[in-house]
Amino acid sequence: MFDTANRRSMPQYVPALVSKLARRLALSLSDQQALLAASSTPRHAVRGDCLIREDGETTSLVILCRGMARAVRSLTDGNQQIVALFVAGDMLNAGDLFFPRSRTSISALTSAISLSIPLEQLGRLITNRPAIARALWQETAAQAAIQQEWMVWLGRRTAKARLAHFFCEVSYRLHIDGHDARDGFDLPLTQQELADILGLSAVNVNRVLQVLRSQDLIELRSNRLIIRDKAGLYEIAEFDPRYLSGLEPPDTGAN
Amino acid sequence: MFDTANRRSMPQYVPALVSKLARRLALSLSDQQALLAASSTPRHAVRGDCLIREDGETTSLVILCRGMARAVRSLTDGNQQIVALFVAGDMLNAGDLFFPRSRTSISALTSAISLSIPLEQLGRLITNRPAIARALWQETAAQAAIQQEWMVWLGRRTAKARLAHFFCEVSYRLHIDGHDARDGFDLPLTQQELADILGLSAVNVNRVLQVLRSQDLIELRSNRLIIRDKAGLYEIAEFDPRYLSGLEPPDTGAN
DNA sequence: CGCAACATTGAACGGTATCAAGTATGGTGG
DNA sequence: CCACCATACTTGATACCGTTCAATGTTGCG
Repeated sequence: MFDTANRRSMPQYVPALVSKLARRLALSLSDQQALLAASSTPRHAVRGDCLIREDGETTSLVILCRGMARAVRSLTDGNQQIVALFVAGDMLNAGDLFFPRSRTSISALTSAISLSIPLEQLGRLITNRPAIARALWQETAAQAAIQQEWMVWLGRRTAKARLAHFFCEVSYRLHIDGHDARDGFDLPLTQQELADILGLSAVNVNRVLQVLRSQDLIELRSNRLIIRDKAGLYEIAEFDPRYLSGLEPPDTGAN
Repeated sequence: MFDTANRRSMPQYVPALVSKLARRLALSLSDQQALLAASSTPRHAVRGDCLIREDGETTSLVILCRGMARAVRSLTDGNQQIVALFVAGDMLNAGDLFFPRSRTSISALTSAISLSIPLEQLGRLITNRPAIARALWQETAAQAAIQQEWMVWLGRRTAKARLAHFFCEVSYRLHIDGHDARDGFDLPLTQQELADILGLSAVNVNRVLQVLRSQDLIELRSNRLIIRDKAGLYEIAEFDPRYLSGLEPPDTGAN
């Protein structure tokens, strides 16, 4: 689908994706090309667009090439819990492929570009290219590790520690992907959405944010976050980024 | 390692395991045998024994053949969060194989039997037998789905709903595995451990349990749970077992 | 039988939610 | 360019769910 020998011909979102597939998932050039070749036309979405519908049939693997997205579970009482945050390069539903229907609704947080790989073709790729199966498994495992960390903060941490930890995680994930987040980064989340990630109320998120600001730990306005005191924030969060090592280039692994 | 043609010669824990590998993960007889052949001598553990040490090096895949186990994350303030509960047939660290060190400590909740498959041999199996790689991936995905559900309750549900949902889940998982849980089942958890699963205090767990009992929804004494009013409990829990379909024999899947 | 772990109960406290109002902010159309 | 509107953010008051602390029962095991 793309002429990787001639980088000028590639759409702008491909480099980020290839970086992920190659560096993080250690796929060979041939495997990367096979994946891209099997994918359908890129989809452009704007904030709020639904990429995967809750209870919708699982028909393809979706890879986020640009932008951010979130997976939401809605409850009958109107509350929501955001169970995952995706950045460029993440696979939105690697683990969901074993389920006939999606258990979450996944929507774009920014304008976004995604690629879809129909299940039928993916099945062939998995059969013929073990490294691709392995990559999907690794992606599933990496996201499960993140979820475990979220469970810990949801179950046992104060509002302040949750907020701090979440900021550390996002910052670190972007750092892994090569974004230079030293001058801050875009965090396209409303306080209500932060609350839905952290299991808090929006009002309380607002108050705790003010505490973090008043202690010169962070700045956050108009969807841009700057971490002013990284060491301080790490300490409050008890942040240990080892749980994100599944996202980094492997130096050891399952085989 | 085992003569599957002659069932009399198999240790008692093998049938449950084979049922899982064959039914749930759809492994061929040959793949099952290869897995078992690669495994080390079964380990017998008693309640409290550590099966996988937090921050310990990842050296093998561990499969729980008998009993129950839990994965714990300990915090500096002494609090704990239990991030997973395992029943017979579950793989304890399928997703952790991508991490050089375990992020959780996994210990037995009952007397238990486990099999270990050294990474080196597992690597060979994965390479030569794609169905085994796929099975490990599926196991990772199934556990991730359960974790997502836990995240929802930890973030957005009341104590009563959490307890109810947890009971529904365990009951259902045992049901899938062929246990007849109609007369109740063993739930080898103290109230403190329930609290550490549900992100609550032990005192509150105690009080909410009494509410559930007083409404004739459950009975629970000396580590034995009986669900008296399944429909009522499901309703309180808003329990929808579809998220557990990854544990059931597949009628559709990734390929 | 006696000890240790577990379960239960009560009282007081506290973090977070909820409700309700008011204030910025950004985008849109006139 | 400004007025307007919708959305998001901020702030205060109050209520509640769940925690903490402390004491007392209870169970089961050696």
